[in-house]
Amino acid sequence: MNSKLFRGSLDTIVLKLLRDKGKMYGYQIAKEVKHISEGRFHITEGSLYPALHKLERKGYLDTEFERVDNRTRKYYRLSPKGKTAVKEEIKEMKSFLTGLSLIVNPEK
Amino acid sequence: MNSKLFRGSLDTIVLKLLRDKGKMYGYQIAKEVKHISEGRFHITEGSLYPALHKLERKGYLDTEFERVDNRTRKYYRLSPKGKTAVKEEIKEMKSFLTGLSLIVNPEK
DNA sequence: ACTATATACCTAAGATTATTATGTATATTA
DNA sequence: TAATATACATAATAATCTTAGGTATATAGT
Repeated sequence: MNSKLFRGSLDTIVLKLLRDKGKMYGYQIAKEVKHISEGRFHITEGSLYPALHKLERKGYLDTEFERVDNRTRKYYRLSPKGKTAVKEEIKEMKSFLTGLSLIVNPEK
Repeated sequence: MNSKLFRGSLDTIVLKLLRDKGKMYGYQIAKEVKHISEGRFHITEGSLYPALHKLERKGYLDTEFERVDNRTRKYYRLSPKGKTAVKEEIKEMKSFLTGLSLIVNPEK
């Protein structure tokens, strides 16, 4: 990623996107994150693919391969375990956002 | 810290607090972060002190020792270099917060 | 007197995770 | 034909946090 601040948020972002979109492949996730964040976040392949593999190993993601235009896509979707986990992760991220806001934008 | 999300934000938080408060010592920083974040963030000593030493080494912080109640406090304050850096870091953090919000709380 | 908690600093081993660079392969556009 | 986009992947390195431990004083409770 572009910013050191990003460290630690990647998993949650991936899980959240997959919850919203149903299924996605890696390359698509990177593009989508850049788009949704309005150009702020640029996920590099070197962080994305290992993160996806880790989430798959942990049993949070199920996968299926699909061939489109002679290129292989590896689609990811949330497993039941991943669906449970994503709820907690999003809750944590919202709390994290609130905490950071309190520090960066202290009221008055 | 309590949450993996915190990874990467510690430096910026420390610099921001020092900009607001003028000078602070380590223990005080940990308490203050917990207080301002309304209990969300618990900085552990094992992450805080190395981070302070790193920022000092980088020339962002100046230090002075003070003895209070027979205990030594090491006070930190922003150096001129640190004052320059903190502006950029806060700008980055606000952009980061905006980006994360767009992902976690997509409009409609 | 003893114990726990709070204050106040510190370091070290290990784990986690991002960065940077590299590799393979196909399709499209200039 | 060369560059860019699509699409996957891994490996060495660096950065940074976690966990655990260490030292020391003051205070409050039993």
